[in-house]
Amino acid sequence: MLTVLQALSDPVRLAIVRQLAGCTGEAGLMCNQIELPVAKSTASHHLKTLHRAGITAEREQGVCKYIRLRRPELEERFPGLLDSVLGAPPPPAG
Amino acid sequence: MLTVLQALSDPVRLAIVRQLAGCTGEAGLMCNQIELPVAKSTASHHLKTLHRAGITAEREQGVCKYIRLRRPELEERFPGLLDSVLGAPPPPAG
DNA sequence: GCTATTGTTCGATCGGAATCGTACATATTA
DNA sequence: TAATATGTACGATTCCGATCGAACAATAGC
Repeated sequence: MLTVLQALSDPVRLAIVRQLAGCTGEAGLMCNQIELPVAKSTASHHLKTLHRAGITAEREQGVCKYIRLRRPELEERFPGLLDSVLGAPPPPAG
Repeated sequence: MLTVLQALSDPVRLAIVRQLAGCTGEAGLMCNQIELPVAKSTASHHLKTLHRAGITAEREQGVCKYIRLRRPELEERFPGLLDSVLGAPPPPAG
């Protein structure tokens, strides 16, 4: 639980999760489709954090990488958490 | 949202929230009833963090202080969040 | 094979948060 | 008033994480 909360409690990672949640496709998003205000290496760091927390799944596809939310697994481990986080209004700056 | 997640993503503060949630009384707990593995000043810092995040309410009572969870307000702002966090099993160390 | 693209890894830096001890303010009690 | 108890404020330290640039590995296309 602590790991998941720590992973979600960063603005960049929360932005990643929101973008992934807004993607309707099953496969998720490619890394370069996720818009982030940080350098490439920093984005990689955040994606790794989300992955290790069990929040995302990654699938290699050639030189690219697909990322998606692990919704069912999260729902089983922490019922209601993701919906609650996503239901909250995003930062007003948006 | 981010503020609340950041407040909850610390082991000491999560322990505080769990103890407050386990208290059946309406008034909450007194500060000295909350068992924490940190110094007094550190505990005060964490309680302030929870308070500023809107997670707890404080009521002065003489030299002591009662602390309680703001369950209804949290439920309104972030439906399901607190239950989800509290529903997750506490750290195995107990 | 060479080059461009994509993402990771590494080292360094920086800021903020967690922690502590001490000093302080307030309230209770002798 | 003096002494004790409780919580806060402050300064200092320490530690962790976010950030970046550069170097690297792997893939696709020429």
